Amino acid sequence: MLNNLRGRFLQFTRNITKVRFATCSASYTVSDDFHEQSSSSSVSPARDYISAILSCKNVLDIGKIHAQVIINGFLQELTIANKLLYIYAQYRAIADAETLFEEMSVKDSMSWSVMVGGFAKTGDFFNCLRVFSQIVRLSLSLDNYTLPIVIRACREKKDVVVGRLIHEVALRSGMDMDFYVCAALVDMYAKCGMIDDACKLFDGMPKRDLVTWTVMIGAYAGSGRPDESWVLFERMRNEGIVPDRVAIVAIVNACAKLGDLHNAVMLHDYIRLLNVPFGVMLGTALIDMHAKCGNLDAAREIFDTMKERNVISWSSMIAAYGYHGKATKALELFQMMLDRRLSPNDITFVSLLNACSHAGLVEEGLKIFDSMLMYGIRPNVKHYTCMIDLLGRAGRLDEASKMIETMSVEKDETLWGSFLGACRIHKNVEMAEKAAISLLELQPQNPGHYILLSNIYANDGKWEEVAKIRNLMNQRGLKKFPGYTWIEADNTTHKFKVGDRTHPKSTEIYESLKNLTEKLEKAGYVPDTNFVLHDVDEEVKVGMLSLHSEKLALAFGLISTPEGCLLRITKNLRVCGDCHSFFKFASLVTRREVIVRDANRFHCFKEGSCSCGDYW
DNA sequence: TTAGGGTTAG
Repeated sequence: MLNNLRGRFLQFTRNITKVRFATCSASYTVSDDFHEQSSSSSVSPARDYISAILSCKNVLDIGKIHAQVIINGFLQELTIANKLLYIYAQYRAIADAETLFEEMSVKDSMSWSVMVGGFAKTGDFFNCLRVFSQIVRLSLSLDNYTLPIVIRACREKKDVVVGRLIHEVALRSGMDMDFYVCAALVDMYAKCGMIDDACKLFDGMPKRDLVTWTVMIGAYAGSGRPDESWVLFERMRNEGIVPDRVAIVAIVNACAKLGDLHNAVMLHDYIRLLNVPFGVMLGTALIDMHAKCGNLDAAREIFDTMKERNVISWSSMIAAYGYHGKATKALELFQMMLDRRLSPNDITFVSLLNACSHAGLVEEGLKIFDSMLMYGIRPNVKHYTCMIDLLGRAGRLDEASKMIETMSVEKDETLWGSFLGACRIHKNVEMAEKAAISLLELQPQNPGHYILLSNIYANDGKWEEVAKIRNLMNQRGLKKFPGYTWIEADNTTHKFKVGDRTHPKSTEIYESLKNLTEKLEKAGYVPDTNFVLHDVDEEVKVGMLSLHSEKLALAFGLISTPEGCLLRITKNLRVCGDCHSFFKFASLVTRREVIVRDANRFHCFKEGSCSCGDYW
């Protein structure tokens, strides 16, 4: 391996008789007659070499000492050679370290460990794991410095298979309960999405620090279990650990995913109490949290008061306007961003296109899409998906279909899903079938796609086809995602599923729903049975609709809160069309404002209409 | 000789 070290070494050895180390660099003092001096005084030369190595200021300095070590025959002195290896690794001169490693005829586990760390430092995780596997093969001793490094390498490569093998090695060497090893394992499992493995280890740890708590809080939020993040955050505080800014960002993010305004307000008060300064990240996380919990004004207030903002802060605020149906505001903000000479990124455009889509601003969306290259952003599948959604919802199915045919980017299931959704809205069975075939090929295990297609057939009265889909789902062992609705009342969250009778106030809820429905029908509400996917009598269909979880939550909200009080409701799926109409009438008849967050966006029902303009 | 955790869309 003739690398630059060799070059430096040869050049140096040519001059070695002429130049003394001390004159080469002011920072170290080992001279070429150092060996003679030290042997005559019978003091170990290791300490002097090591202090010389540690005082190196650059790789050239290290190379010179390296040459000196070779010339004076000290390369087999492990403490010296290992220190040289270590300093090369510190300076990320991994090729030089490798050369030295090959030159060493005597190596110990430290030499190997340093190489593992060196490769990890330069981001070469492949070689990092390769060297580690040799350590295991040679049965060299393992320590709590090397294991966390290789565990982190697995995290970076998202390789949980190798990660598990290393966990096994740690177990066998009795290192699995070491604090550093265990913390690294928790992090690795968490980042690889193996939340239950992470949790099991985390619970078994003899002690936990703030970083490990933060990893777990973030991991729960990232795997769709933000409620558990909240529980963990409370547990952490009960153990007397005070969160820092990073931990706060993690819980704010979890709270945004939870969508619960009560929690959001409580958390924000707590942050004020801690007096944590808002950096860009925390400020942005707070914008996102307030917006996703339905308080757009609070989000904008934070945005306006932030001393420093980055492209993510702007994109978050633009996105917030988008899913609240305020596309004009989103576009205004985008213009402000451009005026301040800030460069948008690919996500800014996804947010903008989405905003247009939610508001039906087709022409504006097309213009933005066409302008992307001007900002150096090449449209990816996400941007195309927004466009399919935008054109499809607006009924321009032919244009959407043409765009799908001509696009050069690889199509994914979300793109086909958007197209299928548009076909459903505009009742185009033929195009829907085409989309469904592609979709079911890409994602045969997602029950949502089958339901959507079955919905389209049901709408068209094709009950035989509906039955076929149902059979196919049964054959493949797929079940519909259960729909749930949550509502806050008395500082508690109440959860309902379709036809739920488990709530303690169930009788009153059904009574309230019955009275409400009667009032709404007098006001003109007619149940839309197109949203029932079963081939049953109209009367039965009406009965099925009346039990939807969002209606139960609304009925409960009305009897549990004072008159005129705003209701906040969250649904895990998209709100059904019939419920949407029901809520509009309810907002008029009961004179209540109802904010519903569904899987797609916010709907603010007020005085008989919805902020989405029936466009969702 | 110990490191590591956090923000935007879909």
